[in-house]
Amino acid sequence: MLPEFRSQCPVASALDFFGDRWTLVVLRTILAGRRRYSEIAAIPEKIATNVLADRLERLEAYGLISKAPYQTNPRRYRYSLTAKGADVLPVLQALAAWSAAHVPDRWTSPAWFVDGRPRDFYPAA
Amino acid sequence: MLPEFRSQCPVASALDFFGDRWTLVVLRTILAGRRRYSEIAAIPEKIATNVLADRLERLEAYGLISKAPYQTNPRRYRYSLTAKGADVLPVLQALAAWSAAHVPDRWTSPAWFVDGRPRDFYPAA
DNA sequence: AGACTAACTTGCATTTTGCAAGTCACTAAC
DNA sequence: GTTAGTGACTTGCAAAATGCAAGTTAGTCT
Repeated sequence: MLPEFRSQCPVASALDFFGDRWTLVVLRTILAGRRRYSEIAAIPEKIATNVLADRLERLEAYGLISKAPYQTNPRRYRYSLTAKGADVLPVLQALAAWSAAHVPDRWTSPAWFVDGRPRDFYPAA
Repeated sequence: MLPEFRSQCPVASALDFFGDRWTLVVLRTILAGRRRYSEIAAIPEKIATNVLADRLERLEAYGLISKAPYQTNPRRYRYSLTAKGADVLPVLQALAAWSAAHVPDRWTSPAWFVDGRPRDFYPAA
């Protein structure tokens, strides 16, 4: 499943996936190692739970993350990045670098984030 | 003038500037050399004119673009990138690279875009 | 039985977006 | 010298997305 594309421009098309206030924040959070719904819901940015549920559903539908049950009774899930999702890392790094250069008083990115490569963030297929 | 920040995370903060469907599309368009309102309004993605006017106003308020009159009677404007706006180039390149790798049938990015550096896109200060 | 937790869903108000049309200041054509 | 056109917007209104609080379901813990 794919979004509706406004054009075939690769920049605009990527924004048809990520062009909203929350999708990349959720991806950043999973990349940072939070895998359970409640852990993701607890981010400092205070995402509304209906928005989080919607973004997780869309990210899974688009193939950027996958969801696996980690227990039964009751069934609970763990989210993780696919290769397609981990490949968003350079976008996140570029965003963070821009903020570091142009927005005062931001948190310093950890080395694992700055120097990381997509392959480091998804389990070997 | 700055947006309201949801947190001090550099990724989330960049998205407080760019996290919507249109801001980066407008920036891409100006970077590609379209400088007048009507030229920007004519992009294939069909941006609504109220949204375009709003994004230009915000981008100027945030210091990413500047607006200079290029004629009087009637007064008309030319938009161009500031250093802060041109520094968004790596974000656009990362988005385009992601699409090239993961979305079928996108347009191929021109070499000036793929190999460009921010300094190439704003008039020497 | 009663309290708690994880993972969501529902309802409703506010905000943002999309779409069409209108405005204002000129310029050029008939 | 009315009519048509262009550039840069603004306005009005419907539709979609977001924010906030509360509710639900299926369990576990004491």
